[in-house]
Amino acid sequence: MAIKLKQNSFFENVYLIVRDIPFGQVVTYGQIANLLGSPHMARQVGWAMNDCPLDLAWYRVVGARGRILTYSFGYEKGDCTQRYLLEQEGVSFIGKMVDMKKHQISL
DNA sequence: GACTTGACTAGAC
DNA sequence: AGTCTAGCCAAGT
Repeated sequence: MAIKLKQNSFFENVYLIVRDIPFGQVVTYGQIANLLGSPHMARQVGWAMNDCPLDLAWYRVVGARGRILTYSFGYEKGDCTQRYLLEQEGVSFIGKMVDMKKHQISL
């Protein structure tokens, strides 16, 4: 995915990337961080998602192994909502985790 | 400018 | 397969 990184804060760049996630695909925080230039900023990515706009496909962003992390954040509907939305897009799950083999975006 | 806060991650147990 | 730990870095106070 070709993304134009602006001079904005990391948050803005994160949002740009998340917006570019295609239908039925998922991406890890680490991948986003990598696209931003450093593989160690996964945390900041997650933090950015904390303030994610509603138009963002935040549910397409999952943990390193496709694990749902929203529950840690105390999301009330949390993992249930995210999993439901992903399943609506045809994303298959293995236990509590997304089937990364099929749905993770290759860089 | 130092200190705290995370929707993270990889590795160890 | 689940839990714990240390390392990492931008933003907010």
